[in-house]
Amino acid sequence: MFELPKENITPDVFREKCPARYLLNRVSGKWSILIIDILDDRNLRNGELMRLVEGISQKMLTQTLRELESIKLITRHDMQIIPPHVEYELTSLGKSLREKICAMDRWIEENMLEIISNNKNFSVKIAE
Amino acid sequence: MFELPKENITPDVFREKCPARYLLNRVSGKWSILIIDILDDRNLRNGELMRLVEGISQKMLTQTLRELESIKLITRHDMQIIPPHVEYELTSLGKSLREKICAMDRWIEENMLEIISNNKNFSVKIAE
DNA sequence: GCCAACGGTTACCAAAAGGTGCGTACTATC
DNA sequence: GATAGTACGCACCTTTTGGTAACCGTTGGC
Repeated sequence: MFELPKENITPDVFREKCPARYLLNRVSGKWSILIIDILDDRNLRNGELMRLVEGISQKMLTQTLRELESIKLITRHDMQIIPPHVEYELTSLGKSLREKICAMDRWIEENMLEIISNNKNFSVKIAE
Repeated sequence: MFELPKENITPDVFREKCPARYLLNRVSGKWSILIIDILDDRNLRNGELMRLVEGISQKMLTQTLRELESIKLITRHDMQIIPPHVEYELTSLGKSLREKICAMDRWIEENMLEIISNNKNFSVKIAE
């Protein structure tokens, strides 16, 4: 629950109490970025997300999905059958944000080798 | 210190042990995004950054700057004078990444009102 | 009959992130 | 002489984040 200030709702991520800052912190979480990225035009199910996003736990997956749903970036489709079948889908807002997130993720992948080569923080040197 | 796997260094943020995942986690930290965003073409000093990035503590600022320096996104220029004068600057790699990060930040600012309006998670409703 | 799979929830605990206050050394201003 | 500004480092403590294991109810396969 985020308390909106009564004055000053000019969007600005640099202002501590601005909702934009709050949203940035939600979106830029460790798992949020990966989930938004992997949810492209297809819908994905809980189990599929678990397998595609390596390292995520069931707890964090559920928690992140609920959070993204609450800020209207994804929709949860519960088929109401037994055994359960639930699909997650990006909203149009989510798809729009996904473009920006993907641009960042692809940049990191493309520039990964340049960053880690000759870098003392990475222990095994990459072959030239 | 990140242990590089000997095999499989294909860049992929969805793979747990891929350096790309590690880099994504560094870059998408709570404060990293804001610091990269605010450092545009100008150089900024410690005190200026403290004032511009609302809510950051001295400890986190220093820590984040050191981290960004270690992955070659910023450069630290120590003028070696008393009283101290130190400037931080984006590397060309950092400037390139900044474009992607800014796109995300501006998107959040532009869509902030749409997200928070009629949202039960935000307690004071925004006037229409 | 037993187990896996579905999509979770809950409780408990460990690890990581982050805040606070103090100290450093020097200069310039009042 | 006291205070503020410069740019930090360090120790201590709290808060947040995240992992693990157990559990739920149902169905389908062996």
